[in-house]
Amino acid sequence: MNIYDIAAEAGTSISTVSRVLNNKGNVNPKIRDRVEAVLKKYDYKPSAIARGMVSKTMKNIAILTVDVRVTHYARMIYVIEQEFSNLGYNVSVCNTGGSVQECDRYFEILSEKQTDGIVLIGSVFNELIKYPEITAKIKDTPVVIANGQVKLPNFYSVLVDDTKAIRMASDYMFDHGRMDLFYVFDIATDSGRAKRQGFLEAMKLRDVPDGNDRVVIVDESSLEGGRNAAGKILSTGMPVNGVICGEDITAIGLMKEFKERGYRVPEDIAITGCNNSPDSRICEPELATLDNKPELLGGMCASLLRDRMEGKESATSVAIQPELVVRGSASF
Amino acid sequence: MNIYDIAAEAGTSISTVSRVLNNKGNVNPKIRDRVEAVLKKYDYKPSAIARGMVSKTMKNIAILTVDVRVTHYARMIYVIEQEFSNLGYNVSVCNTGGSVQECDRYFEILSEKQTDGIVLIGSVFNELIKYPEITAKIKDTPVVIANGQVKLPNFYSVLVDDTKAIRMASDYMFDHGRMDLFYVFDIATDSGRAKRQGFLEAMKLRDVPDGNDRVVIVDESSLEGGRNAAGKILSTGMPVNGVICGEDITAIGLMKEFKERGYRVPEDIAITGCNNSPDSRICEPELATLDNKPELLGGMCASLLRDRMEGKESATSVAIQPELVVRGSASF
DNA sequence: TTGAAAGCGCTACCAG
DNA sequence: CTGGTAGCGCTTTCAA
Repeated sequence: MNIYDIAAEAGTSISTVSRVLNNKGNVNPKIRDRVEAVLKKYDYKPSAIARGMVSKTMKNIAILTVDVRVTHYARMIYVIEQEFSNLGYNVSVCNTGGSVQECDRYFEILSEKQTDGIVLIGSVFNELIKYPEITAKIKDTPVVIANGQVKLPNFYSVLVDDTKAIRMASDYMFDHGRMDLFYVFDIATDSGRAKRQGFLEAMKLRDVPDGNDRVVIVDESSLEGGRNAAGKILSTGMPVNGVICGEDITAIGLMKEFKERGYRVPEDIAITGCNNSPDSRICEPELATLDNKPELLGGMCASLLRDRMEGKESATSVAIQPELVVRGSASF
Repeated sequence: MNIYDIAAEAGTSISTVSRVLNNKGNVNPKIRDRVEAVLKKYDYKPSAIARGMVSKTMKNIAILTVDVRVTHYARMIYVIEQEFSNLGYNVSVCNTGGSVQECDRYFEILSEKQTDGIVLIGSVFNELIKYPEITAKIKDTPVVIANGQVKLPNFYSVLVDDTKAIRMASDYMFDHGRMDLFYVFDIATDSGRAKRQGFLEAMKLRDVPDGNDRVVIVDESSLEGGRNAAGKILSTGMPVNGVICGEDITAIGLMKEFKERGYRVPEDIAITGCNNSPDSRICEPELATLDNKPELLGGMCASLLRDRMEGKESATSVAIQPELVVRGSASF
């Protein structure tokens, strides 16, 4: 069943059928009714592919992320999907696992399919700037990076002020008399480095001399990574009464380890995480954390992408201000 | 840059270019080299839309789920996406929020786009059987339901034996002397009802007369729902030393509430959840839970869908056997 | 082994 | 207001 069949049965031309289909141009009410009757009779739906052939768009966008199972990403994906779905788009999700090769593979397919827009979630994608032959594949597609930045003409950003976030958390600790702080650096992305930077700035502002010595590095943001971090902190032998982690899950692992070793949280050691994840409500005590507003971030990415897809000019880069959510693990 | 441009520059016809593009049919090596050089020169990529116009497929599948932010669903989505991405497909994710109208909207778009296959995640989609006018829209598309079943010619299933799962958990409790059990019914889906059924069967097998009175109902699977459940259980006035919940998060909320009310877990009250979610490792004590193997489920859905898309005959319905994971909240 | 030509199903333009 | 027609960029016959 195609537009020719409909036209034939309605005794008119495909042009007219196309007009009633798209509500475009004037059509004699009589004929319109006749066409609509046939349309309904066969429950006819025009082929989006054929339409795409002409219009050069299939009304599809894609989201690339390291892993959709990470709730923080899923929260952004959800918002973006809802927004675009309301506009009649489909949203495909691509898990790159953080691999540039995978990213390349996806870009290739997406460009062949004339995907209308791309959202990259996470600052891992910043490294794309080093691979011009990869980004070239989507040079005609508007791209928005959530909390990342790539200086290319078709790339736009919505940034999160991670540095300020951790500075806030550090200041909060200081203001409440927690002078012996540690920072757990658990994700080696630009975002992770920005967070560390916030910690170091706060240390400097308070004239703490050994800021760098108070950063411990673990190579996974996970419960286990957090446990390791606790061990590393204690083994420095330096005093500690407050720890700030780059991710909630690390903070939770760290808290578990400290508790098992007999420390009280927050009395002996106050802890804050980052992301305001559902996890932070599950652990005990509940985790103080930085809310970096993934829904807002996702929503802004969607708006920005939509603007660029419509050719509208708009801010090429906006910034989200995180908020500290005080809970049991750092309530004084 | 289209196939005509390539043909012109290579001094041959589009037919020949098409042949080298698809490695189909014989091509004079000389000409092939010439064409490939031009292909490379312009980094030419054929239009998937034009191709789809002829082949009637865009190599796209769709996953419909209530909400991608639910980790249990995201775990399946991940596996399915990886599997199909390796086959050159794109996977679009659709959040229906459990609404049939939304489902209808998605089906409409998906059918217009000639989506090659659909995966429905969750037994909420079972109710589609009541809406033949909606399912009619995708009657030519193979559909696989993860843990659900709709008796239509193009619908296939991978089932999880939820009843057995909860029966196992109940038996485990009984075997360890926990005779005063409660079940928390926290999701009103077929899956939820199957779980309750497992509890009732176990009660009957042990000749517990008041099985039904030992089911408490809450209307959300959430921390708050779990807290409410604890209250409801206590207010029955019946003895209790073991509780089984339909979802981990409910079990966690329930455990928190019991602990705050002075009960020890598992000494006074043992608790098990369902899903083996990451959450179950975060709470304290860690939660005993039923692993219903979402990755395996997702993988089987992907295989089944692939088989049906290739027209292969295969089991129309297979079942996954959950496993009980014993942890602190129910270790004796 | 090659190339001309006929679609695939639609939109958009233009003449009537 | 209507309908014929020229594409959109490819794949696939079918002759040559």
